[in-house]
Amino acid sequence: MARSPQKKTSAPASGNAVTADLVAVLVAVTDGTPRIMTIAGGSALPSGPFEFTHRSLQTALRAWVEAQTGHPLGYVEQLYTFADRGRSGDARTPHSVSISYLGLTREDQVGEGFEAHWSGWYDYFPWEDHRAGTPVCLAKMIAPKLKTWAKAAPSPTLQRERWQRCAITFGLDDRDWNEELVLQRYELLYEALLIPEAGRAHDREAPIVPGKPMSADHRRILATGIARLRAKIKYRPVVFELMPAEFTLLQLQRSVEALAGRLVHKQNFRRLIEQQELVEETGAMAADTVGRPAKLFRFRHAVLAERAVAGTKLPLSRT
Amino acid sequence: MARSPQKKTSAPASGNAVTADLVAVLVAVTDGTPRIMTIAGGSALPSGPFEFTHRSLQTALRAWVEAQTGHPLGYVEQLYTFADRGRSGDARTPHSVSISYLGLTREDQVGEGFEAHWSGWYDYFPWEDHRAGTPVCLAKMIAPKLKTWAKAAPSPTLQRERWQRCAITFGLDDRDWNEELVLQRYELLYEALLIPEAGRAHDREAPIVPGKPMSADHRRILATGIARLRAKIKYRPVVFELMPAEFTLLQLQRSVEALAGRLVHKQNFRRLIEQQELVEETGAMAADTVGRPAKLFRFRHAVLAERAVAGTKLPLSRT
DNA sequence: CCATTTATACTCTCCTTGAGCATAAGATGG
DNA sequence: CCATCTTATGCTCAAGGAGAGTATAAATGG
Repeated sequence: MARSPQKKTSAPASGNAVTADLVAVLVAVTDGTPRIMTIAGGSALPSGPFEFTHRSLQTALRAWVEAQTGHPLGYVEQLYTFADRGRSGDARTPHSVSISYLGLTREDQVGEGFEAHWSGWYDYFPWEDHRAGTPVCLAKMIAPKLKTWAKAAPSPTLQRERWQRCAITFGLDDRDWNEELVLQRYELLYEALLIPEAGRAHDREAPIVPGKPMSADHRRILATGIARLRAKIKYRPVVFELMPAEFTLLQLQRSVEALAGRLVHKQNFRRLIEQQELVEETGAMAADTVGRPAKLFRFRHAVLAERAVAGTKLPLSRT
Repeated sequence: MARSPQKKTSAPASGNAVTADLVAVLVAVTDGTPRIMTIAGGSALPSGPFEFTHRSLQTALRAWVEAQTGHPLGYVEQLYTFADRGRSGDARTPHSVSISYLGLTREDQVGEGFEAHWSGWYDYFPWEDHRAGTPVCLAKMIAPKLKTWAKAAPSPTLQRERWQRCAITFGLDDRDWNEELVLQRYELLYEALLIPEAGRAHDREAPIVPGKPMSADHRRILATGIARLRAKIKYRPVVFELMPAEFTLLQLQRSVEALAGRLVHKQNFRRLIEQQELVEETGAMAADTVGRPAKLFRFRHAVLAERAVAGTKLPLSRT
């Protein structure tokens, strides 16, 4: 429009019309397992057409989810907008724009009588759970297949570059595992044709990596959501949206570990939580537990008003 | 769709059709001033209809920007998707979805003969530039007006809450300034009816805060872009997309300061850059400068392949 | 009572970060 | 040539945070 700014305000060309869909990654954590709401037997994320009767996308999603699940949605955040050339694959069918959202709830909050299914998110990404150490499928299946793929590059330079990417994103060759790279890992496997969604007709028999597939690009959207959430829990108190009103510090820790897919140091975790004053004691103790009873805590909702989060990495000057 | 998953794959309802627009926040830094590409005399961001001839939104935006500006775009990132009930204000006109992007370039890279205008982004957000200390307009105009607005709340509790929000987002009452809260500040001013875009008919004479307005929600989109960029420069080496091929460390520092809107500690900045091995010496020295000549550096593009960035705030356990 | 399990309090070291001092190497004006 | 100004660059130091481990407390089931 730099050439012809006047076009900007012209009526939208009707040939440009598309349909808008909402796709939701609704997350809950139950029994130390992060789960997502799914439909179609776990092969798709809940999605539906966007109704323009709402003021904003955010409110539209909220209303829609609440109608579907019978319960209010806690935290909501937009993830990404994808454009598809028509799901049918035909390049001439109506195009669609999928606007994806991340939402946090609790499983028990979803009303009865709804067809909500909750699937563990590690069913779709088995290689993402490092709580019990590096998953076997990573070392035994994924790494070798990635190596094969890297070696298949046309030149030695490209082979090295491919393997470097693999090693970095999957923490191979003694590199650290980075739990935030969920999307990069998915896309690498996609590129290497190791997952069914990437399947081309001529490659049906290509080596396939474990993990349940999803229709369309839903698993990519899920990967985006997991990555976003794993990043977010580090600087915003969003875990509490997934917790019951009262909880022990260990329960809180288990939820964080479930999301992050790795273990945290218990004492340091408690120190972190306490010095940030995120919780307050309820006065009660946890019942029916093994071992010494733990104090119950609740989230200090006031922190949301008190603080603006953030965190600097720039060497700022005071003067 | 939890109730009726089969609907998911049904043909999109034609009554649901919308138009899709791209809106771009194109940033360059020249002479220590962050600038954005604008049209319509600086009152709007470049925008245009999305052409579905591209594989993805990302490539569509790239192609479109390059056609408009005559030069390839460096870094591109999706910002946010807004739904409008028709720009005309009539609730029955065709709805549109605006997908906004952040793009980084250099001003000199934009070809001649194009109608690109570059406007300093602090023209739109004067209160965001804290490089020379707290801007006068913040203390003299904005803070008092926000105080008035806070006091206008119906109850004492609400008054306190309002003022707390103001104080946190604008760093008032001796709080620290948080340069990342660009969007929150804009939205607060919007809510307080202190900026023209929020203007309601009955309130035309309301106190207005300095800063150039934009049409539609473009200033909000710009605020989103600035906020995203200010956050991003702290953990990804994106500043270099805005730098010439060779630069001195002070030039690099000035660019960061321009974006962040605040000064950094020179020695510590250099320490940070060097220990991260982001740059390498070219061997040459800067010419025609005042003071001791500085070494010229170039960005080590290899870091993009070597590292996966990120940064943990969780007390991870090694076992 | 003992082993087991979890809770909770401290300690200790290393690294990072914020801040400042000191010196080097150019230009400029007298 | 010298004093002075300006920027570049090297180095030190103290405070706080992060990673890791030790020690003790309080429950349970034999």
